[in-house]
Amino acid sequence: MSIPAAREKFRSFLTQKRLRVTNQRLAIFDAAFAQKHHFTAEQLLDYARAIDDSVSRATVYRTLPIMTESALLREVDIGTGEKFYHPNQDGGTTQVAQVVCLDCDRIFEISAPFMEWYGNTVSSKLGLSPVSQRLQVSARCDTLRLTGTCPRRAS
Amino acid sequence: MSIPAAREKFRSFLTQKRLRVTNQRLAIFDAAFAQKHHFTAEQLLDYARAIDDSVSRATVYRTLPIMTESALLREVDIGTGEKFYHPNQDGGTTQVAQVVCLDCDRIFEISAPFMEWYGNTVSSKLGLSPVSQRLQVSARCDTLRLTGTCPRRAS
DNA sequence: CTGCCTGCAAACTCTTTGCACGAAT
DNA sequence: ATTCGTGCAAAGAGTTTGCAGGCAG
Repeated sequence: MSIPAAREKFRSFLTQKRLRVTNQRLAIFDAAFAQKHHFTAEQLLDYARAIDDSVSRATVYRTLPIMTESALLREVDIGTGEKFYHPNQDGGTTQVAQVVCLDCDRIFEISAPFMEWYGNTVSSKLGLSPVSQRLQVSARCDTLRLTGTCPRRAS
Repeated sequence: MSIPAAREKFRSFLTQKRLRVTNQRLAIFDAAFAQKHHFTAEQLLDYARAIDDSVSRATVYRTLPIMTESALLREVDIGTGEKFYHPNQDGGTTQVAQVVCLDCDRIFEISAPFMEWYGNTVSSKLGLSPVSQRLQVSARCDTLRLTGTCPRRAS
């Protein structure tokens, strides 16, 4: 999905839920969709303020749930206390795993189609119906270990 | 592993690391291993105080990392802000997934041997070596939905 | 105009830490 | 006797919330 299309989806979602289309919400949307990598709420605040300096921390925190509910953003919790977010470029139905590099702190998203099957299998044994599933792999950089430099550091 | 055996393992671990065997640490161990289900740090504080009321919150938080490092306890982060803990009855090398029931808030641990294979496959494509992996399924109770009562509520 | 939305700052939750006292070795 | 462990309370990080004023519909 292109950024303009996503932006339109955001506006529709707001209207449909009887939420107001404010400059702050649009600035936060634009800031989020300008990012190549995962970002935190605090980083998003900085990015959004560069677009509209009236954006406050509270509004970022109030807007993030709206964007995750509408499947425009994906929330990633890697167990470090703070949550990360990432624009959800595809439809949002794809099952993905997160690979977190403990050396460069980057988060890679990898397709993991078997997760859905697994969630169904395991849940049904317990008499449950799966709602969502998360697979996260923590890993270390081979190149960094061998040569002392992480090739992805720059990018 | 039986509880007395685990208790002995805990004492050995402390001695070996030149850490002191205190009443508070033993009370926290006993409190943890008396639990059938997952518990939080705050709950563990209550349970430990029932055994030795001199146990403080700080000591619980300082003892939990010792017990997870020694593989006596497993830490489970389901992304709700607080961490859960569970006695690690087996050796600790088994790959397990967590199934979290959103209705009764219970956490079930299910063997997921393919996780290790998956972690290796996916990491190597990125030039990384896996350190650990987590698979978590969030689900809702079928019986609760159909009959209005969760059969696991009581247990 | 009405009522949702906002910024600000304070509150909140969970966890960590500095300090002086106390207990294990 | 040392030195590490402890309780207490304060600090810290990340996030949420109450309030009075502001702007979208």
